[in-house]
Amino acid sequence: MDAIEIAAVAAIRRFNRFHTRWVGALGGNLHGSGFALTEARVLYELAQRDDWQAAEMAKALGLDPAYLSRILQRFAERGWLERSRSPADGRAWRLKLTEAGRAAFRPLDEASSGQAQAILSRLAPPQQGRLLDALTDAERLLSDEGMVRPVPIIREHRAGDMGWVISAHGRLYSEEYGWDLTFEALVAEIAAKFLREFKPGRERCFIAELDGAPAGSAFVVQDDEATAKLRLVLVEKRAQGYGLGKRLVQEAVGFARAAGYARMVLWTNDILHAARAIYIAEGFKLVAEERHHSFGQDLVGQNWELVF
Amino acid sequence: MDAIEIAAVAAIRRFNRFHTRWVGALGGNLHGSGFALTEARVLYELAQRDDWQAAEMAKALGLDPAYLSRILQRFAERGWLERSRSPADGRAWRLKLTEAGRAAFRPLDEASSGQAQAILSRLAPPQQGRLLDALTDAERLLSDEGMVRPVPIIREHRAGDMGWVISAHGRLYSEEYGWDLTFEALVAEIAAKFLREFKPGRERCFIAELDGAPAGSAFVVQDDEATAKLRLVLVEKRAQGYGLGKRLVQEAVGFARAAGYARMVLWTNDILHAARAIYIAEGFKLVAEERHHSFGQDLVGQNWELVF
DNA sequence: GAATTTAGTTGACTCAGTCCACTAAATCGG
DNA sequence: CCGATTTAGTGGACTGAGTCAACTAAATTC
Repeated sequence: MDAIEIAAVAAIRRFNRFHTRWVGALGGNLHGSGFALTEARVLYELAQRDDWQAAEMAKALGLDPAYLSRILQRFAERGWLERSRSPADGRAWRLKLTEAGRAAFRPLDEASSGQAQAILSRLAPPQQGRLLDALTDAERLLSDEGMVRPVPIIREHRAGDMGWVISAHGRLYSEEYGWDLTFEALVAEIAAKFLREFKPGRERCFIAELDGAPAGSAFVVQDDEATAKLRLVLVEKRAQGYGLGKRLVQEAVGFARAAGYARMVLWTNDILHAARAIYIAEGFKLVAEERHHSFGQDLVGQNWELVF
Repeated sequence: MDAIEIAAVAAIRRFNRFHTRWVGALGGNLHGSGFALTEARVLYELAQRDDWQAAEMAKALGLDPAYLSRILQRFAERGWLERSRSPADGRAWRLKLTEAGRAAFRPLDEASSGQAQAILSRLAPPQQGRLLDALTDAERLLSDEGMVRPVPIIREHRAGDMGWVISAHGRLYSEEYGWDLTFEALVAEIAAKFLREFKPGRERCFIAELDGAPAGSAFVVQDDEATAKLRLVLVEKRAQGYGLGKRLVQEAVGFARAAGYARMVLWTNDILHAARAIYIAEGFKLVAEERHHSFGQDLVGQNWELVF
């Protein structure tokens, strides 16, 4: 088990303890409404849908069917619940709250809302937003949906993207290879030039997005009439393992070919092994290498070419 | 109640329902260990510290003292617990798990860890990291600590910051004022030039950080020997209300003054009302205005000056 | 069309959790 | 320093949440 996993296990357990205590503090006699927690949950679910069926609900809430049956009976006796035989299944009931049932639910609902609002009222709006995000994320990741890998999308650039490209390059190359800030400056110049002299049919920026945030980039720019240049190919660490590098390069090559270029070139450095493999797979050939000192490092630059 | 608050209230309630069901699914007979949830919680707490006192623990876990007393008795009968009179208080016991108690706790502890690991094992490492963050955030925000406003810090730039500055400008001005991408290009050029021609004692970039992420910027650059220029002053929406704009400008002015400049100038647009107030407060005077068409908009540029 | 499964119910039970009253030590207030 | 009040812990008595097994009746399977 690595460090993050240990930390995450601890976080899950700590959070469970925290939340158990927290819910417990809200009280068995929920919000002073005279409802037990389970009764309240059942009533809540009944209020959400008009065609519940007992077995289904028992499964959804993880309740004993016998126990649920008695709760529903109690509700029915109080006139809160209308039980009609299900037309599709003669054994099952269709459960529907009556108007009286809704009236009984309302104070509970409001107390619960009030409870949540009380917590929120202590928070400034941006923190409220973060709480919203945190809870949504936590729920998604703890439940089975967390398993679903987010689907990355590739799109063209829009406002804020160039800055992100620059920042991502600056961070990644500084952390991984110790390149200094002149590299970020170079990327900023390339990006600025791209925006300034953008040739719609001949140039394109591909931004990969994962979980709604930029996670990768690739640029096609015009080198000369017959030559396209591939630049600024990058995939953030958090987005690795999705084959995004390959997809971005394929998109870029595909665009360049469709735009009528006779060949595509790119400049990179020999230390970028993962990228190298992608270029080879797409048919690029190494045409030249030269040593240079840039960004505070001794590097070996490489020129690659792909003839269509 | 505004939109975010409504969404957050819903998220809290939904999460509570989710987590209740989720914990319920782990079972009253916790992890098949023969422990009830509360017993397990008590045992867990006992395992964490060697000097618990019953009343204190009852308060911490929100338990009825009588109930807790009986649980502790049961543990003591099984030889899990050593109860000695507290030296400081003749009424109280000092509670300490025996070796047998620890042995009884171990399988429970492992089951709980295993439970958490089972959840994590379905997630890819980056998602595990996000879960960790989400749970930590959620706990902090739901508990009282959430009330503590994060303290913004102001620091100099480092790798990735210029890109962030560009991105933040691009996003903000596009969203708020509809400026096109040529503005982001301009910012990128300014930022690139700053990095390229950085004059340490004479120029500085101030980055405001909130909650560990960049949230604002201000730059001092050399215009000529006697003139400093204030550029790229921005505070993200999420960081508004902390007085960061004012602090950034003050830092910048203070630096320029200390660096020996005779005056400071800045260029801005008349639509930026909030910024205007800050400049006035710091002593800047409007010296010129001119209409111009830039970034796809008709604008009125303003030159401000502060003579030291 | 018999065998099996599923929806819902009932009876019997257990034990988690609550409430009250009490003892004994500690603390407070004058 | 002493009576009044508070606090730590406990036992008795109770409630009711939740469980388990057995059953009926409808639906599904083979």
